[in-house]
Amino acid sequence: MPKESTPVVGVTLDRYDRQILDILQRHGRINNQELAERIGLSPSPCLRRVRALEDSGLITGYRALVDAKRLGHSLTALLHISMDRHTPERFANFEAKVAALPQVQECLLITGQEADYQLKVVVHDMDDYQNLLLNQITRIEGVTGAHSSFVLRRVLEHRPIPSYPAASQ
Amino acid sequence: MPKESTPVVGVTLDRYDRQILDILQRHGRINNQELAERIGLSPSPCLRRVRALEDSGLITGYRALVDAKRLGHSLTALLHISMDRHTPERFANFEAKVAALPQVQECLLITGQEADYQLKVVVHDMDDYQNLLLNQITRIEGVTGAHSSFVLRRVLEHRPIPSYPAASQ
DNA sequence: GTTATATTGGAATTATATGCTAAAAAATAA
DNA sequence: TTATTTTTTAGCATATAATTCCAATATAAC
Repeated sequence: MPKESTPVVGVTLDRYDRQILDILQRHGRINNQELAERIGLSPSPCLRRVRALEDSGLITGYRALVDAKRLGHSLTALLHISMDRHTPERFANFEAKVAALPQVQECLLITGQEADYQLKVVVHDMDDYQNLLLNQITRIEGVTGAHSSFVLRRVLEHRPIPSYPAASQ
Repeated sequence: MPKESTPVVGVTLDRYDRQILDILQRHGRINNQELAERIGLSPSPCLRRVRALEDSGLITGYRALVDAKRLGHSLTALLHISMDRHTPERFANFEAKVAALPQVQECLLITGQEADYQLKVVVHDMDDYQNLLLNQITRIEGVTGAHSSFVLRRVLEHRPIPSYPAASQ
């Protein structure tokens, strides 16, 4: 039935697989029976496909999303970090230190003259932020600069990655 | 048994609830029996607590994580957008246009002189990025500037939000 | 068109989720 | 501290779902 199947880095996906990816990215805890129903397959092949997607590494995990504000983390900030030297040791050390901070939601190594890393952090309030910044992050060896932006509103977040190869317009 | 229970914006969490949040943020598809086992409760009260956390809005959903690169999206960029005027209409229109673009993973309204929004986008390659930027995003009414950073490496991503009130050091 | 290969659907089995109730624990009041 | 009330739990019964197996079907190769 599925005619259109596209090979993607070793894995071949047909429309069933793509539907599974689309649905699981929005409803990660949907049960297999309903998933099967939605994509138009019976439960057994549907489950087999989900397992195959997991085993292939295309699905890397599942996460519950929680309301940070209701957990007392009212402030989200983007932190742009500059390093003095771009050596593997500097980077490895910084990354290890940052990984030990539970407030850090995300750490990206990025291009740009402005910064080497962008961190996304959640804290209770500005006092906690100041503490994190001054007592933890700027004390990491090699950090020469830090610029903060604060998140005023989360317009879009946790959106699904398109399961089809991006159309070039 | 749980002595330490903290009221957080209307919800009171004890150590069981916190454990549930911690585990589900890492293993969103764990089954209730194993979850119950891990937190040291029998399945029925465990499930009741999960449902309560969902109903209270503290757990806002579940997501499967997928490997963007293996889906053909090799390039991730951070896009900083400046607007000409800061009117509700401008913002609402921009946000609606951006929400219609599947490449946009995240859109945050932020502070800072540099930009009003930060977008996180995934695309197949630089050609697609150029196309997205020039033909879609910069054409949205009110957009006066766009600065791009590219993600070289994802050091940390999708980390759990701490379930305990942030310790002020 | 025929053969080989892969995938499906459905039944049987196993495992899990869910609702209920008595018992235990915790909180409150005396 | 003790009695009383309230809340929460554990365990059982039942409903629902996951998983395995295999014959039937579809797809691909020849």
